[in-house]
Amino acid sequence: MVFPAEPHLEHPAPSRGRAAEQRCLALLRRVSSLSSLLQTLTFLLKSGLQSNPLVLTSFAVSLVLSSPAPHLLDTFLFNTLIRSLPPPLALRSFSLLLRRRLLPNRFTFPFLLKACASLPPGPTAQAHASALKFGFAADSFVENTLIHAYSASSSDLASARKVFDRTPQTSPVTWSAMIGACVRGGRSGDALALFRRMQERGVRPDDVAVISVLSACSDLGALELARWLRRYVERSRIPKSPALCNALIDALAKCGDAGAARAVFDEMPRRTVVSYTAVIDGLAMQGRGREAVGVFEGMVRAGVAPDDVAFIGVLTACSHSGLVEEGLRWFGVMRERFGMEPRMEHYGCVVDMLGRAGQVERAERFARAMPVEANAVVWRSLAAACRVHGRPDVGERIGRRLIAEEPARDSHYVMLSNVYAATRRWEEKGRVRRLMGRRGVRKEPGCSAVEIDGEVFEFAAGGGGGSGSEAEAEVYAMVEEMMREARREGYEAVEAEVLADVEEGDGEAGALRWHSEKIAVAFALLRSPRGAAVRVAKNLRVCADCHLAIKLVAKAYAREIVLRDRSRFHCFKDGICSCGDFW
DNA sequence: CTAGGGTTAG
Repeated sequence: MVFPAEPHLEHPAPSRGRAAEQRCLALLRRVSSLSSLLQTLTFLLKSGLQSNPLVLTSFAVSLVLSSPAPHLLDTFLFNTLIRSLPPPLALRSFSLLLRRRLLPNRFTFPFLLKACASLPPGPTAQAHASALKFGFAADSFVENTLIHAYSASSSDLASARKVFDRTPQTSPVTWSAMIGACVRGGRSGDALALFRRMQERGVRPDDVAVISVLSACSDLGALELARWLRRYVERSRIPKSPALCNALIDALAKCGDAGAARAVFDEMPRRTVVSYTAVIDGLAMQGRGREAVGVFEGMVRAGVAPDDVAFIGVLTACSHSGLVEEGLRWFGVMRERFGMEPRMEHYGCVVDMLGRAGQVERAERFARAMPVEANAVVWRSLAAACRVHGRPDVGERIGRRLIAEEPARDSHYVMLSNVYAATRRWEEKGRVRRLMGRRGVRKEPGCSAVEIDGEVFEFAAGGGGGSGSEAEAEVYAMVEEMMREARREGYEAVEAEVLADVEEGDGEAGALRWHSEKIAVAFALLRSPRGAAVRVAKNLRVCADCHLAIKLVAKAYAREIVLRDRSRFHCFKDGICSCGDFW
């Protein structure tokens, strides 16, 4: 039985890889017993194959499987292959195991499912069926991996949940698998609900469970819970692994408590590049670009080598704070001093940096001159700059091209529609919205979360007149009142924004009367103690109309209102915003 | 040889 050749094996391996290949061959030829076969294989898979793992492992496998001593091949060996090979080869190893009429054991499926998790949905369901057939589906290791695999391979939360519901639910592993599944599927609110239930059931969260809940906090801006988790970690003496600290830093910073994030950072015995990056990103979100740059410099001084992600952090920090020349300098440093080749994300940061600062032409020139072809994200960020800086001509050109290239992407239509709205070209704007409707493309709904007494409430845009509950009516009445107060402070609707939202072909009630952040703020004003700061997290970027309204609401109600949107924090106080209207 | 988690441009 010869392991089928991979198409890319046809190509000669790079010379360093080729030498390794020769060594690998020589080793395998000397193999004569099962134990030495295993030893050699493990060695090859784990260490010797770094230079070109896929080619060399495929090579090793084909050699092993065409071995003149087939009796050496047992389940243990196949498990090793399934565990160590890249996912597609792991799957093939599993089918070879079956073809050889070997029986999978209880290690086989956890390994197999882990491989399935990073592949499209099909294999996960097949592996599940197979685990059922061989009687391993109720094994807790298999269940936990199944939950993970379903959610990771296809965001199939329903299947993950089905498995979860049939488990005994007594292990924190099972719960964090399900909590993680929710977060991955964009259901962080459900993740927090699960966390509550977990505690009600008396299952003690361990370090990994805490990490998975923290990522839900990051998502929803659940500051109180993030703080509670930090205290919980101290109290229950959960080991403060670097990963746990990094998750704490990330969550506290993304929830707006830069001080606490910094404190966790300072307490760490050894800070990794990830810890620094989490702090830098947090400062960037606050518009504290200078400090973010300072932290980056401190990292380099401390001898911690920046990686590509850290550079994304420092570049976005510069971009969001209008530090154009500073940012360009770091972009140069990345290559010249650290010898790193910028990726699309880095080029994207530069385009965004120039565009935000109003240098639309320079940004476009840069985007065209990039050595890699700019992707849709880059063009969209440039189009956004065109909208803000009054270059509808360029914005329109980009928008139309993006729609032609990727007709199923909602954000392209929204972008072009907004460009038209900004220049009051309602006719064209209407055409874009109708085109979107005809093609069945739906705009990602806006959603805002607010935490009251540790409980997170989520709001969608609405109020266009549906018959809701009494509580809902109360909130909408509060929005009306809030807007009256804002008007008294000088608010006037930003027409381009309001009209940008009108949905065609959605019925008359389709016009979303209030964006979710206005509703969330009203709810928080109703439910939180007088004078307390209001914190809202939104999944999209705040629009100019809400931005203006909330500034004045903060003044009228003498409240500090902290709104985190997709790109940064806005701290509204006394009628001004910490972003200085640059965002 | 078994499971869940861990920073990433707009």
